[in-house]
Amino acid sequence: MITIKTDHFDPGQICDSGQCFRMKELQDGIYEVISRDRYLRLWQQEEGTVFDCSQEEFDSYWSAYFDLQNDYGIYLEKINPRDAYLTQAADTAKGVRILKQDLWEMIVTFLISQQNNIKRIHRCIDMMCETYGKKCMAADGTVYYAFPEPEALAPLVDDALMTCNLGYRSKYVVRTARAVQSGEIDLKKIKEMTYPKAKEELLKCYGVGEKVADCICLFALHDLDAFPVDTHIRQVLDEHYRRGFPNRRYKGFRGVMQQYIFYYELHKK
DNA sequence: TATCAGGCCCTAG
DNA sequence: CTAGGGCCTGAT
Repeated sequence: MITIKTDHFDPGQICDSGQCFRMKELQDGIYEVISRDRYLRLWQQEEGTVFDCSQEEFDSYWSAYFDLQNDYGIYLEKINPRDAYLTQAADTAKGVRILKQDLWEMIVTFLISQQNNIKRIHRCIDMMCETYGKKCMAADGTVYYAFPEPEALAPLVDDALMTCNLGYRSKYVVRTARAVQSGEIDLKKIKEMTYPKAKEELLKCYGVGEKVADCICLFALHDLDAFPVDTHIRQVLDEHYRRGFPNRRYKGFRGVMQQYIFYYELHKK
């Protein structure tokens, strides 16, 4: 168990940010995260955030997962103080970070997310993991399910995942799993690609469009300049950025700003 | 009962 | 290339 003092890091906000659907609050303030076949609990204390894992596992995995080596204070400082909207959004969401999640998990997750609501996305993913994911056990005996590998989904018929409530998105996931298994889509290569190339490659997946591709680039490949535009962001752009989002000013970390805006829109009263 | 949710595919024009 | 209908399901 290790304790880390970090600015601009709030597990609760990350849990509610909609970038990860395998993190949830167990009891008040205690969160669990599953990534690949790993399991972690974490919570905030006065001394800092407690990660219930070894130093080795923290260093080799979770530190990067939560992007803790990155100083978000620098991003926050660069926000134009005359931009009242973004200032307010960032102030509300400043505990959010861009996670570094698994590529395959993000492809499937954001295929499922389209034209869907957060509550159902959670249900879909839970059911899919319980049905097709490997059963695992944490050190304390907690049973959990890993995310299903492409190999587990590729043999299914197009509509098989409707039983997991995916609806018409079932065939998107199954066909993409087949493309990955066959080598038609090479995840290892995509990880090496720069943002534009990776996005272009991801767009070849059946069911992956502009918005989903950008989410994958942002949350798996950690391309912080990716700026997914969904209906909510579209509305904000139309309302507050008629002359366009200040891309120059935020170049290189536009995705961080997108997340602040997204979180704010989801949680403001 | 109708609408729409963190879109995308496909077909017409 | 752009516009618009269709798509699973469930919350409102």
